[in-house]
Amino acid sequence: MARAGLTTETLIRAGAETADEIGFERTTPTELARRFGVRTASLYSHVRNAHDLKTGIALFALEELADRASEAVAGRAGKDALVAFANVYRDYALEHPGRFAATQFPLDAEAAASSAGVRHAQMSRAILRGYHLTEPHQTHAVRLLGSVFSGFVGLEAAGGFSHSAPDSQQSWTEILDALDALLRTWPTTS
Amino acid sequence: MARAGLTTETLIRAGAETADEIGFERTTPTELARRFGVRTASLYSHVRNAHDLKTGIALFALEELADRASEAVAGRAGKDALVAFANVYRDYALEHPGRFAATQFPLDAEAAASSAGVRHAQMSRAILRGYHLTEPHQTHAVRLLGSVFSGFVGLEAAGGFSHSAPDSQQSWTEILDALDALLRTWPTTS
DNA sequence: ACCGCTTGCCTAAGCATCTTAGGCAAGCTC
DNA sequence: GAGCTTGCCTAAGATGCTTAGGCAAGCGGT
Repeated sequence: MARAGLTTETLIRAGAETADEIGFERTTPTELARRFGVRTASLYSHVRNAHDLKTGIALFALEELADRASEAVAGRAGKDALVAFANVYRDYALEHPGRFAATQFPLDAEAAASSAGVRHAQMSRAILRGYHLTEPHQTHAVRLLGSVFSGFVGLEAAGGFSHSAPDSQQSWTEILDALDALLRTWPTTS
Repeated sequence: MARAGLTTETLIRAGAETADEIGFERTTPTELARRFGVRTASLYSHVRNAHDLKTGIALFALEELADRASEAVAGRAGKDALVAFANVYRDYALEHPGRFAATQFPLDAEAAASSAGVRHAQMSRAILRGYHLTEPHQTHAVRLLGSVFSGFVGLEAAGGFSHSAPDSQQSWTEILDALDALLRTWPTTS
């Protein structure tokens, strides 16, 4: 019998594609084995268990997303950078719903440390550099941006905006305008 | 053998408590059966299946959350109402992590229609009444509030803010200040 | 070209969970 | 107390996760 050529890497990439097709939730060892024409047990030389597989997909997606964001932000500043950065997140979620769901998979401390999370935080800070916020306000603003992006995209993916006018694209555009205005006049009174 | 007195209602309430204790993910028919000292199959007269059970818990949590929010907002206006409303969400998530996770369970169209989602949207609009936004800006602002609240609380629950200073409470307070300022000067140029 | 070793994928098996079908008796109604 | 409803049961099948151990594919060296 010819071998399938499984590796940890192959499995995780296939897992990312599978997640986009049928959902991250349903991306299981059994499903991947089916797709590779292989017995489920055969995966266990390459992945410790189902949880480990999902963690791997999550780390892969976080890395891929950070790559895209870093490319989009390069050479931009101010609102330009903010919008580009924000759109990377939203487009990624719309284009790769399964991978985006994976980025929200709860990571244990060890996995979180080795994740691209740090890169994401650094990029947020780089964008805010154009708005001249001092600490601790910059940190609060970073957290606001993260909340808005993950919140909007999450609600949009869950269909929260789908059955009402105006369409979500318009809200997205206006919300980015509003965030830009807010960052330029961030209230530092507290 | 004395009967356990199962009903759909009892199961959902117990499910909500179980979710807070061991996580929404692990709140399954088998686990509930264990807690009631009953065979798993016995639940199936009261709940169609595992998915149905989770949907029931989600609807219960959404209703409970709407009740709290509606009580908090009553008699308040402007920033006062905004802060009270926002804190209901955050406190609910911190106090009842499992139920909050349940509120994010993807509902099918039928369940969504019968959910308290409408009440949540109405309350958001009621709060924004104090900020005198016209349509379609009010809708965009409603969506921003939803995004920020669900995003912040979700990230906080996932531990996103836990390993860095300043603590998340400070960010939350300053973000609410910023949102208030933003709503008072919402850019309506686009 | 052959031999031996590594290792990739296999079979076999155990366990947990979800779900359906059909049965018995608890406990209400009369 | 008799009869009926129905709540919970046992039994059984399907599917998924995981471990243990085996066989042979296909690499390295000679």
